[in-house]
Amino acid sequence: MFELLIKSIQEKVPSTEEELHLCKTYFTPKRLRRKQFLLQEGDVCNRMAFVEKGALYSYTTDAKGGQRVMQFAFEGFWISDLYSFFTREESKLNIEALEDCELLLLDHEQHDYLLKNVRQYETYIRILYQNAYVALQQRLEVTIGLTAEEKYSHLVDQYSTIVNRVPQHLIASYLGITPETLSRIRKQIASR
Amino acid sequence: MFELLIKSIQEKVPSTEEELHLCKTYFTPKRLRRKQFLLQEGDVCNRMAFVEKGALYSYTTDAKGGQRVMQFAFEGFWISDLYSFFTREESKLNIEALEDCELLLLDHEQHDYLLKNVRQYETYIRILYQNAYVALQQRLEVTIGLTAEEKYSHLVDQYSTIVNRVPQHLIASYLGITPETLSRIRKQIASR
DNA sequence: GATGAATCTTGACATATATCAAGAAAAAAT
DNA sequence: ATTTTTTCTTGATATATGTCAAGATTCATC
Repeated sequence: MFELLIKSIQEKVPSTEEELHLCKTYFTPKRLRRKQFLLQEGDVCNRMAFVEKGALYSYTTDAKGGQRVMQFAFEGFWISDLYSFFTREESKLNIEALEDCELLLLDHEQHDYLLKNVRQYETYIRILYQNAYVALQQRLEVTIGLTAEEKYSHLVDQYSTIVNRVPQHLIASYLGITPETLSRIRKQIASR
Repeated sequence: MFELLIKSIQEKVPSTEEELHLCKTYFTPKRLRRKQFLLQEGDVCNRMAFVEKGALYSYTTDAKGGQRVMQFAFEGFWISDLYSFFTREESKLNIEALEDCELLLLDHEQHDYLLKNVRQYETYIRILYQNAYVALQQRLEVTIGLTAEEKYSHLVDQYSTIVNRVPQHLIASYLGITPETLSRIRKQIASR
């Protein structure tokens, strides 16, 4: 149950077996069925989730009731609404399971405790943010700079997991285009 | 020269006068004239810059030679190409002074040293990333989710500093629209 | 394996935004 | 102050992408 988390920590902050073993005590395992929610808009996000198995995605709902996909998370990734998690304000995000999931949850209190008392945890989190920030910056570049087709090609090249495991209309939303446009782009690419 | 930096640290990580005073020894002050570069694409980004005075912006250059503005930085902000800074790969970003600047530079070695040896510095950086990540996520929401006019209005509401101190064509690029479109939007807003 | 739900495709048409071009206005440099 | 450079505006036109609607597939569940 903790294999991937331990691997993720080990990669970033070399630690002893004991230390790694200890960290287990702070996390709560949780199973989630496809279509179940980890977070619903209006609630305060009180935890971060590490994905041991399965897939989830987060999205906002716009004025006309449409989804705007913000993030996908697969095995080995974290997902949460960090804005709500830190500010303690109501979240505007929904986090929903795309597939049946096995998660490890860390709640706000435990996160704070670990930050204060376990130096390695703070280092781990710092590196996590560092990577997340850089990845988000690249996504922004792609989103602003490329045409719909280029965005999709980039996704296929760089994040084939997403393309393989996620329904097309959610990919379209993630790229900021309509499902119809994505369908046409795929047709065009296929015909070459 | 160090007022804003010390304020920024103090806000996030309460420290004694001595500790704060000590941190000065790691930074190198640098002046930059309007239009001068802090970083040019092709170089490896070897430092992070804290802005004590003035304004800078970072941008990429696309295939047709057009600028794509990624970030603006004013007094109290940090600017760098974190991707290049961490990976030690060549940067695709340019960082240019919009106004004459007074900067405090921290190079890669010193950053590493401080992370390892000064717990408070790691905490400061962690909080910095945390905030930067959340801000970037919000920018992405705005960029994907809103029309050109809504994006501009949001900028006027939330980041009036940018609107006041930055030429319009750079704002357009930052929003991912053309200068012509921005000009028309402003005209329309003004006529109401 | 049948039934209903979710997802994807395709066409016709609408629209927001881009592009190109040229002149006006403002700002910087001499 | 004058000149040069940069920035902003406006019009005409082009284009990528969105919207609406309907049928075709595919997938999930009993």
